[in-house]
Amino acid sequence: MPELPEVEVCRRQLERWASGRVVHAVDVVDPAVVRRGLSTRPGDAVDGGAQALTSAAAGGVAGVPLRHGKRLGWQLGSAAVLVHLGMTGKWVRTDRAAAPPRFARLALTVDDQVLWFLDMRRFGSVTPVDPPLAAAVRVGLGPDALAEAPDGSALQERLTGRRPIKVALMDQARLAGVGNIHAAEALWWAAISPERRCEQVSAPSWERLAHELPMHLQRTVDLEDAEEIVYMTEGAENRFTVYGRAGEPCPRCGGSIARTRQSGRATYWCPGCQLG
DNA sequence: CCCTCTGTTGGATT
DNA sequence: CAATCCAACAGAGG
Repeated sequence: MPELPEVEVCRRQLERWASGRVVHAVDVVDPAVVRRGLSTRPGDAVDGGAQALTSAAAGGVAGVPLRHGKRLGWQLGSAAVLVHLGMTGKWVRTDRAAAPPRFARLALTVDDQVLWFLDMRRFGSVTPVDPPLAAAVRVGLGPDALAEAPDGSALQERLTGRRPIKVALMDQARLAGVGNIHAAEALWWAAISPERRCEQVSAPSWERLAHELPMHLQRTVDLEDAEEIVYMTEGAENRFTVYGRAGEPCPRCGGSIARTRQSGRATYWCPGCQLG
């Protein structure tokens, strides 16, 4: 599900719902959600993590959640945690009388509401970390692709070598927050081929990408913050320009959108006009 | 009904 | 270094 824009919208929701309020109760519905590091594997659950989190967080005040890339950092009472949504993670809010939603992994009771962390596929995680949270949230990650967007030459310095530019864009250690969908979308806006090797990308192309990427991310945040996020798997209409549109005409040049594969992920692009 | 394929995540392994 | 595999699960398609 989530890339930088979705995680930012999630962050804002959690802030509105809980920041500055007491977390009356913590219920770790699925103990495997409390992970070592940011492992995507339920088997890497922290031994006794559920208990430790519950006792540290329950009765304490929720802080303002931080975001860096696709990662959230949140102070809950005396517990500092990183939250990663994985592929299908999301937070929803119900009233206190509601039954646990499907795929509930964690529940926070805040005043008259319950905040549920749902995660069908269980790649998502909650990871206890040592403070300060502001440092922990960025460990191992490059600059945030929106809040710290590099300019053209900085981008060129960060994304180097013979790797295809799309693969490099998704390398969270070089630039944090860009995933499969928005890498494809930003490259379309910048008219750069996803297969172009970083070392072959021209300075003007880097400039275009440095401009279009944060622009596109911000536009998506604005769009998604204004409405209820609905994911494609839930029957929503495809709002993307190239993603998921193989065979459809390119809105810029009329060519046919291609679907190829890079590092095991589907890449959508227009061979007709993504020539940079 | 069953099997196969796909997938908005990241990591370890080859 | 780069491609592949894997984690867990639902939904779609043959």
